[in-house]
Amino acid sequence: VFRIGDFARIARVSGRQLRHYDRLGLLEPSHTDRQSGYRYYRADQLPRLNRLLALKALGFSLAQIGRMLSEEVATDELRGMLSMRKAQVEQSLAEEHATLRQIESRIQQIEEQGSLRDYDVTLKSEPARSFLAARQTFADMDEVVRALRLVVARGKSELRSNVRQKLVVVAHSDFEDEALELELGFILAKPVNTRIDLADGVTMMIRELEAVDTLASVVRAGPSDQTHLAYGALGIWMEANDFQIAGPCREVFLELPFADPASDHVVMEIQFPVTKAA
Amino acid sequence: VFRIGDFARIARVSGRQLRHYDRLGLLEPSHTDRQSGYRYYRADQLPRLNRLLALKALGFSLAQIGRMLSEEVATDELRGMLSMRKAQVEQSLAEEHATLRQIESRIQQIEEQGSLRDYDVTLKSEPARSFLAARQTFADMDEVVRALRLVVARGKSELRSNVRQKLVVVAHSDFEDEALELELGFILAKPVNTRIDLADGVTMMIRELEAVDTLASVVRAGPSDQTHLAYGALGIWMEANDFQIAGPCREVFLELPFADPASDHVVMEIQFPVTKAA
DNA sequence: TTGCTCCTCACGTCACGTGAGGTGGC
DNA sequence: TTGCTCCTCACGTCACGTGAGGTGGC
Repeated sequence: VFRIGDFARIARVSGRQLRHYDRLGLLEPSHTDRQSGYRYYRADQLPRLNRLLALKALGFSLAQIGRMLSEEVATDELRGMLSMRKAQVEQSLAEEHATLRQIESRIQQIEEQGSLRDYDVTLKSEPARSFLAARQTFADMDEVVRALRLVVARGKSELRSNVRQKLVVVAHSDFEDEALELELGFILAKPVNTRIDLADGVTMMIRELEAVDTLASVVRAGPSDQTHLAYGALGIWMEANDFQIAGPCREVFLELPFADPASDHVVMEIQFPVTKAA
Repeated sequence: VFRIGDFARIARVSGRQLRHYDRLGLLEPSHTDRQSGYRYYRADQLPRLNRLLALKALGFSLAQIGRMLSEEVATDELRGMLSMRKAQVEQSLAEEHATLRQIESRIQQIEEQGSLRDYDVTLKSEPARSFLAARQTFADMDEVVRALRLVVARGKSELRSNVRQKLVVVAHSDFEDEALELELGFILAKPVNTRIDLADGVTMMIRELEAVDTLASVVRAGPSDQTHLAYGALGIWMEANDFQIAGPCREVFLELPFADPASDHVVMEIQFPVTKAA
């Protein structure tokens, strides 16, 4: 028989660990002295301890190990627990792989630009929304800005502020196209029957803005004419992390623009639906 | 400005998280109401929050992120932190890979044998030891057992029990060799000047038993004639986990054998120095 | 005024590490 | 008898989740 210290040294664990396993009932000493409380272990308890340590090294929790060590576990249950754990490890392996690539691209960013002063891309998902909007084709950015001002003005006057949530621009044309086909409108807290006639017979009507599972998002605050920098950062990020564009891009204005006529400061979130490239 | 709930929804974090980041000073609300304690955030705080979340996704602790977000970090420090984190992820990636393979081999074990009732291999290291032993060549196992009995008897009579620690057999011949070349002796708590003459002019002398960095170990308790089962388990484990034998095998007796003449029960640890195969 | 949102404690998580303060064993 | 080993609390770790109990805001 060994006292706890010797037993611990043989198995290369701490005494504290052995006391912990004792308290959890995972490995009780073969005998505990009533008076002194000293724990005594026998050498033939090492196989059980080693099984415990082996399962721990596989990443099982002590509670799970408790079940796996007990007499009454069926083979099927054991196999099930191992398979589940296998799936978890495979999952986390894939995630760590992606993390590694992101770290590498950050390091590269620093090498090239001397800092992290760039945009930070996050992945999120969006539920479906009620969307009151009009789809139009524009020849240039000036036209877009004029239309946007009109939408904002009409939205303010015709939608109650608890219904009107966020100004959104959905891009239905690629960036290579000559003409811009955009949808301008408001996300609403709840569907309403309102329609809003803009000039030229263009009408904002309600529709469902689709839910998106995975979208890459960047938030930027600053002058509106530097939006392209954020798009650039998104493009680099997607390439570095093997994502592909999977739907029309959205610009969500987190603050209503044009509030201060003297500045063109905007706070917007640029969202690209994406999928993992094969 | 947003109240905490709206700000949290936009960034897809919990309010609790925002309060936590506030308390840690990582992201303070742009304004906190003195009377009600309500926190108010501005949209242009989102870039900072998103950087925080991006760094968190890379696996940095909040304390590290605190430094990385602060104004006074030099580019070099940032690069250093990223490189360190990269090394950590690479390390854990390799470990998870090994874990995955071990889980797979356990599942296979269950498929083939219907249970885990086998030996559990653990990796450990051994420091150098004082070793009082004699090296001999044997023709068969009966000879070995006779010599071992002699070593045990002499050890008991000539070594004080606080000096004598464990009976060890070191195998200097391969298993394919006809003759067995073994070293039988005791690990000692401290070097002593003792020599012990066994029969036939064979003498136990003190030497240093080398330290081993990585050894694969199995403990078994049971009749001595079933030791080969443990060796089999070790062989399978080494193959499944890409380890190679890197030195002479040791059998460490955790209890002195031959204590009860009516049984041949032994508790021993079988240790193979190993290295990772290329 | 009624919900809704927000507030501040404070416990729980997981597997121990790390003292503090005290006692048994050779 | 003196160290050495062991004992039992009990706090700390890390990033929050999850109530409890109470109050401000539209």
